Amino acid sequence: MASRKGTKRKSIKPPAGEKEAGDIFALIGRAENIEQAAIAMQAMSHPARIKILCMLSSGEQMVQDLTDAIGTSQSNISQHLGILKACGMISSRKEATRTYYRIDDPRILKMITLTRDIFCAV
Amino acid sequence: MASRKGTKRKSIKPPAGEKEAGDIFALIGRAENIEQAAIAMQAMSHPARIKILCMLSSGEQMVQDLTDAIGTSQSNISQHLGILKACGMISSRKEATRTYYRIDDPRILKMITLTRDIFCAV
DNA sequence: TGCTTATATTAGTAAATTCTAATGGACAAG
DNA sequence: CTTGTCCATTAGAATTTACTAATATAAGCA
Repeated sequence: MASRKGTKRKSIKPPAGEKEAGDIFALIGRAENIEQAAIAMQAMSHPARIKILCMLSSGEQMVQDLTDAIGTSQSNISQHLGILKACGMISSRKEATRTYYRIDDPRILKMITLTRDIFCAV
Repeated sequence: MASRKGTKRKSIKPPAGEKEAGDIFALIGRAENIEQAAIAMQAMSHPARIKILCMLSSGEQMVQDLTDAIGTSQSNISQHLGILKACGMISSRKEATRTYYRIDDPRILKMITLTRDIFCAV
């Protein structure tokens, strides 16, 4: 039986809620912070999701525009959006048949900006 | 057959090398940049690896110290270190039976710092 | 040589991720 | 009411991840 132990890995979708105690935590904060960071990182760890976040960083977008720009199936984009939303990185608003997604946490925006700064050799 | 297509997902270990073309790329850069960012994010998407990077951000550390501080098996830590190394996020130096790991890319250091800033509400 | 310490590697399994394909639901246009 | 558009959900399969346990390697020491 190879079930998770110790630093338990969590699914990207479900919320959170856990404890730990140690010493390294002085470096980054509480275990909860580390978990949070890991979840956010994982949410950003897929090219399609990075693209989505980049597009949303310049404002609200509807699903179809994201789908067209990113170039995968609508179903797939919808699933990626679901993951980002479940992690609390984006939120949405419906208007008739359209759904508009956006980033409203400034921390996420900052994260995207930095990622861009770091990986695109400004 | 459900093989990867479109935005192809890459294993965390192997290097890189791919092409794409689009419009969103103006936002973050070339497809290669996005791939790179995704790989880095994924490397940072595990609590144990975040802890490792945090510890290394204050200087060189040997495996055992990391193992003790993080609290999982030596084998497990070694595997996590292998992942980080394969992604080029850390490098190592041997001294007798010890192996010292370090971060030498300032971009990674910046990434860690920002992660700390963002998720630990400075 | 034999033992211990420090680290790496391998094998095997459970679980998570990510895709495609198919379908469902809601709304608008005709 | 039928059709088309836009989006979400489900199911299923291939792949990847991440752990534990066991073993390998290598250096230092008695």
